[in-house]
Amino acid sequence: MATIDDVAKAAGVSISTVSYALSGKRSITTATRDRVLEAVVKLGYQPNASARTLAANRSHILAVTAPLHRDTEQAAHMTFALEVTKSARSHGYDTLLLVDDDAVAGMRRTAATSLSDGVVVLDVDAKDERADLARSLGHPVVFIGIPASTSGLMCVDMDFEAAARLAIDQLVEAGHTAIALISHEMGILERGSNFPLRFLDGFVAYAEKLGLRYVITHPTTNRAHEPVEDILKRLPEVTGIVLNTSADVTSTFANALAYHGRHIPRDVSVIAAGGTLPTGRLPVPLSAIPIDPQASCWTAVGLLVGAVEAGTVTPRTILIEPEYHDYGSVAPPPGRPRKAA
Amino acid sequence: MATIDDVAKAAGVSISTVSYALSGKRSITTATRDRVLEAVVKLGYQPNASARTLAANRSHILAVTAPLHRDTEQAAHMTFALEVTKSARSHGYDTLLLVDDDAVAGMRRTAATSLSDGVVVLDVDAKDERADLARSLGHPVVFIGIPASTSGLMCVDMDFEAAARLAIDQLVEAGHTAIALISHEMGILERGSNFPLRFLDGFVAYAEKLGLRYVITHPTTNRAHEPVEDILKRLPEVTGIVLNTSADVTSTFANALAYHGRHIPRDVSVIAAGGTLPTGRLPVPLSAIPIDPQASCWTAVGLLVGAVEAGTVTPRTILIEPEYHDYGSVAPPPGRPRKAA
DNA sequence: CTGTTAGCGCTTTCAC
DNA sequence: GTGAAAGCGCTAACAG
Repeated sequence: MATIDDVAKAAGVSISTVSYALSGKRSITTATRDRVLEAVVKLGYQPNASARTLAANRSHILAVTAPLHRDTEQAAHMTFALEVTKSARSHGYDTLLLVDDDAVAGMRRTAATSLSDGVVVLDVDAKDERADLARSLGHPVVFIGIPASTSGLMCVDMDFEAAARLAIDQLVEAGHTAIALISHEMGILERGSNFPLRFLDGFVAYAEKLGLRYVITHPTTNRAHEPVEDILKRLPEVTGIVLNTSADVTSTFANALAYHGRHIPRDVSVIAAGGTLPTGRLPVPLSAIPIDPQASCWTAVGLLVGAVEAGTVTPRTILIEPEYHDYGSVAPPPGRPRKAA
Repeated sequence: MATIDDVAKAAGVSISTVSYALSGKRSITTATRDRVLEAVVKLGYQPNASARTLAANRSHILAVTAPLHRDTEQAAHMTFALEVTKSARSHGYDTLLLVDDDAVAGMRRTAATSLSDGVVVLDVDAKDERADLARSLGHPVVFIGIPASTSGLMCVDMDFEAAARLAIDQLVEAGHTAIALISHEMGILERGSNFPLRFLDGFVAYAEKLGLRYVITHPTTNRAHEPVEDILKRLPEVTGIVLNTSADVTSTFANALAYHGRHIPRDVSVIAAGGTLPTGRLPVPLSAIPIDPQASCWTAVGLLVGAVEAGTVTPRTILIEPEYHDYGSVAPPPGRPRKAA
């Protein structure tokens, strides 16, 4: 491989001139810059990464830590890792993948050895041990997701309370006053990520405030049949249902309703909120307020790169505004005329 | 961060002694080594990655290039990236993820800048531009999958011909003589990966050799209904079906058969071969000859690390032996007694 | 505007 | 068995 010395020699200048011609960190006459660039092209010069890192004390590498439990919703995780990587590249950074048992150890390792300039934390849960680690690392870290305590941390996530309100607003605007929420399994609320809880709280608070009749149900299996039954028993006049639940329950939901002779959106209006499942392509498409991996990842990486390049992290939590996507599963309740356009 | 100088000072030795005490590349008295290690622990010393890389000319980083078309079977890709990363860690290497349009450019970049010591190529298709690139890079590269020309390359993949033979053997042993293969869409055979073709060739050759009655069908949609219909029309007496097709077709297959009143394994025996879908957990479990990402990835990474550390690549193609997993979807044909144990 | 040079923190000869 | 010192290939003062 050609080195900066070769280029300097070929262009008849000093190595610092080459360095500056390439970095643009000080002005160079067009004539010499052109000679340098010509030599660079001719020799196919690419600066050695480790030499550059050692001298500049910046690796241009971000570590991405993702436990990636083999079982859980893999496609979603893939999307996040992908978006983080694409976004990092757009800032001139590469991404190292830390998985499994190395998710935590690797965070420490890449920070301590200066392998990474910063860390992106994926698949965050409430009592995530990476939160305390991040606080003690003295290394820029950004969380995509919200751990129990965000103090001292940079975090990015969807605004789940706002998503719950937005879902209710859509149903209320269409004329619904008896609504239900299918939440996650109880076990998940207790030990897992905290976004189901944030959604739930937002839902209850807003439904109370609007004086709606509502019920909440927590599935105990992977299928929608039992929560649907529960809802119909406890609130028979229900006409609007919000899903903030697993991909499995969401994708079996339309069938479960049909089993009870209710059709979407003729009898029941439905909104899937706070999930990543592409509900627009289900056999019965469901209008949705989806988590937007792209928005979260690009925001998070922007924050992280900013902190890296400023040399200082400013702790803060950014909540991404939810957006409603209409796929036709919301309509006025039966017996009511469709609202005039 | 503590440097090797700090450690040397704290232990009262020279920095080369520290270096050797840690690498074990020359003998040290137990006494001094202990003092060094004590200092290392006390200071929490971790060697700076870029300094080490620059001096040793080895980054201990492998690049993983994966186009990761957002749509295609993401879960499968995730698994491969995961296994490559875990395997790399077990050899002391980290993995950089190169996706999207950076899949090719990044390969060139990480090689030219010595950011990576080697490259793992995922999601290989027949006329993969990364094959020629690999040959011109002068950098160790391993392919997981087989490009059109493997000359000069290191490649690892499942032995799809053998998988086809194994599938037929299982059916024949159970007593089936009229069999069918659901292959991939024609378009995929023409432009995509070449493993469907290898499977197809293996199937035809072996079925001919054994003198079986057989038909081959290529779906044109995401669902199994049409290929099933096609098979039943062209070979009504069929009792054994091999699936080497998309996850969508595979997972709708049992339903499609049931629609024609045929049940697995009572009326038809089925083997899913050369896929990654966990067919053991389908509503109707299907016996399978699955692609084993773990086997492929660990073999490939082993090969690559070997080449990196030997400083020389030995081109060769390793085909992973297929394995049959019985999930109960194969039985004797109707009217025949079950074979005695 | 350009050149000289002192590091960055290691690994690895080369001496002893 | 240990130490001294020469790089590895850059970046970024510091001098002109």
